[in-house]
Amino acid sequence: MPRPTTAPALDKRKAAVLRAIVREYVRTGQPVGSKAVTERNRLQVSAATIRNDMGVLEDLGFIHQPFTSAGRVPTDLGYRWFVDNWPSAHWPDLPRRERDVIDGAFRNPFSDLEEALASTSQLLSEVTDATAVVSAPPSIKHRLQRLELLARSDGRITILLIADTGVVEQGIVELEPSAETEPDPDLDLLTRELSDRLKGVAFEDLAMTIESRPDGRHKAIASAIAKMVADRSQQRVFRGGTANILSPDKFGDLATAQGVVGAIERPSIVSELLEVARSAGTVLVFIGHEVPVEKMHSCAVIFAPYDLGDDRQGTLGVIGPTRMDYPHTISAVEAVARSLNRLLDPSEEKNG
Amino acid sequence: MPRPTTAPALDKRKAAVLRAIVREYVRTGQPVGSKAVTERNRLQVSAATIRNDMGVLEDLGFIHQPFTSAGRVPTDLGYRWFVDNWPSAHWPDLPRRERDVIDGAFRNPFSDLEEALASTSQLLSEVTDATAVVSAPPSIKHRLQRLELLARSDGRITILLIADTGVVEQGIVELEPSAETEPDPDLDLLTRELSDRLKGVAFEDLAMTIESRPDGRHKAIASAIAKMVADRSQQRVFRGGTANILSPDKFGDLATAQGVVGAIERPSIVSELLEVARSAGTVLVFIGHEVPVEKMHSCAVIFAPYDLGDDRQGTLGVIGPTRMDYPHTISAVEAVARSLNRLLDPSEEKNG
DNA sequence: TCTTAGCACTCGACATAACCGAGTGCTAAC
DNA sequence: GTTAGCACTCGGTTATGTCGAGTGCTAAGA
Repeated sequence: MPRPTTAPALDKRKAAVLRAIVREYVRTGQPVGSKAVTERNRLQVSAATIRNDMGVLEDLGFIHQPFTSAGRVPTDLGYRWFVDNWPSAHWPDLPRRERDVIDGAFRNPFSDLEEALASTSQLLSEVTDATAVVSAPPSIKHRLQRLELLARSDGRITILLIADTGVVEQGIVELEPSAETEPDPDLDLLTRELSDRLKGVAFEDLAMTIESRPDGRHKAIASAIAKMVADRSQQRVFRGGTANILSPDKFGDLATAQGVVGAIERPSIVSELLEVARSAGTVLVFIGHEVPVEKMHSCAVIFAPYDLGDDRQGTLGVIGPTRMDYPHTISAVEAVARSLNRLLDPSEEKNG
Repeated sequence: MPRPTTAPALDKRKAAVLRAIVREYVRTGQPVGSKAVTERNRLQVSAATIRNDMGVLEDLGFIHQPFTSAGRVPTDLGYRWFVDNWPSAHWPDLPRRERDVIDGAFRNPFSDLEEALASTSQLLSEVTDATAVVSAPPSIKHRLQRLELLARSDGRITILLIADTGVVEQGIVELEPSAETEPDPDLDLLTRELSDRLKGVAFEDLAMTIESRPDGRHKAIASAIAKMVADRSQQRVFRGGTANILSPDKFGDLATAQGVVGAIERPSIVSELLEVARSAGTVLVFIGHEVPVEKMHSCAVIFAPYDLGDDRQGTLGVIGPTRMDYPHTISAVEAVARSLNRLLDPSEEKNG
């Protein structure tokens, strides 16, 4: 649903001109002249009239002239207007072929969450021809299905936290050995006790719950789990289609491309970006300077949250140049988010 | 250890000239002229003599002239000679700072193999300023420490294979329910039985071992595990420093860079490449057209295997432009492989 | 036979100039 | 408010010239 625009309203023809410029520039990558606008859009006015309108649009900051007497190029604000003032209530439907690709990708079941998210990032990058990122919800939100304590060859203990989603986190703890036998029956007992007692507790609450038993082993395990959870509080990020952003028709210049790829590579940066979108709760579009990452000021990012149910959310989205087919890309991101939702959140199945 | 060169032997001065050209070209990126060779290397001969030598080196295919009367640039064969005929018995020591970085990175323990390998790829890319790849050994080689069967909300069963390294694989199997109670006591029993019986068995041999019991549940689990193992027979690949390859002083041209990044992104391609190196069992250098990947013919790759003990190996390495500081990069790859070895293979600790 | 100085030659890099044409803003008429 | 006409601007392209690094060749020297 388009948000109300904050920019001054445009009369009908100026709006049409601006839309035409955006469409044409996205298509060709060349500055758009007044003649091109009149030709490709049956506005029944002459090029001179369009020129007057374009002058006004430039004053308003929607378009920009790279140099005197070149055509016009949309500014970030121009794209923003284009997106916010999309005329119909819905983004366009995806072409049949892409729909099929998406449906096909989600047809066969995944054996675990990681595999599903990695595939999704791949899929999304292919459909949008941009770079895709998908975040897994921070594992601390998951609920324990089983806890395992495993003896390591170095005498220490591996802790496995297994979630209902199949997510597994591991850590290491040092426990004074209670017996020299192998396998250690006490360890099995402890595993069983903790596993039973903690079933259904969210990872982030495990340490607190364990600590209610005051003996040394419980204390040690609690503090090890607390540390694990602190380490994993960040979202895990999956990337797909990094090479897409290097197409010669995207960023002409290698330095910009390097900056963008470098930023996408840093999990902390992407994770932060995705987190903003998650909390927004709806599809979110940042254009150019709106992107809260310095190196990505020549990019547009389109993110949408998805739901795993049980208060766990993640985000997925794409990163591309500001010169992007927004309607199509937004539709694609929404469609993939919806499909992923259906796959992962069984509680939503009824309203499919 | 340098391999014997297959190319014709060079007399002492021509060898020095070729080395000088390689060094100089790697440093500056500009074609190297006869004067530059005489100036920067106190060969006590004039530029004209060098020119004669360069003519011979060109006839032999070691160097190449981009155009009439430009300087010379090493060919793939030239780099190959340079690497194969490294004069001393050992590659150079790494500078103090880099040694410290590597040692520091491996100082604190990792909680699991994935984390260790991901960090290693990051580290390697930083030290070499190239793109690094690290493969995990295919999980089918791991030995089972514990097997878990977990009831899913949809009625099916999640199978978890937990290895001694902390590697966890999961799959899904459909079992006819033996009881409606929750938790299913039979499932716990089955878990316990399989876990005990299969401890220490390699993943790839699990299905066969289970099948010796002929009842329906065992059969179903065996075939599910067989399928899991088949799906995971490929190595898992970790990448680091993809953006490094986009530095303007590496590949000038965006299309080449895109091809390389696109190839690095495909796990199957990288995995295959790494597999070649693994089976070689030593540090391996492919230069330019030697790289068995079409899109990487303008790259050099340097790989080295590492060992997890118990017949499990992986590979790590870097991918960069053929114009690369080979001695330094080879040293770095070897050093990181050695450090990773020490970290992961306890059986090697004694000969540290 | 190998090395060297000298020299004419080649060709990319760079600068300059001319031209073309798409696209503009302005003005005056409709 | 719209339009036709027109002078003007400026990047892209092409043509031309100059510069200089680097070459190969030749003839003399060791």
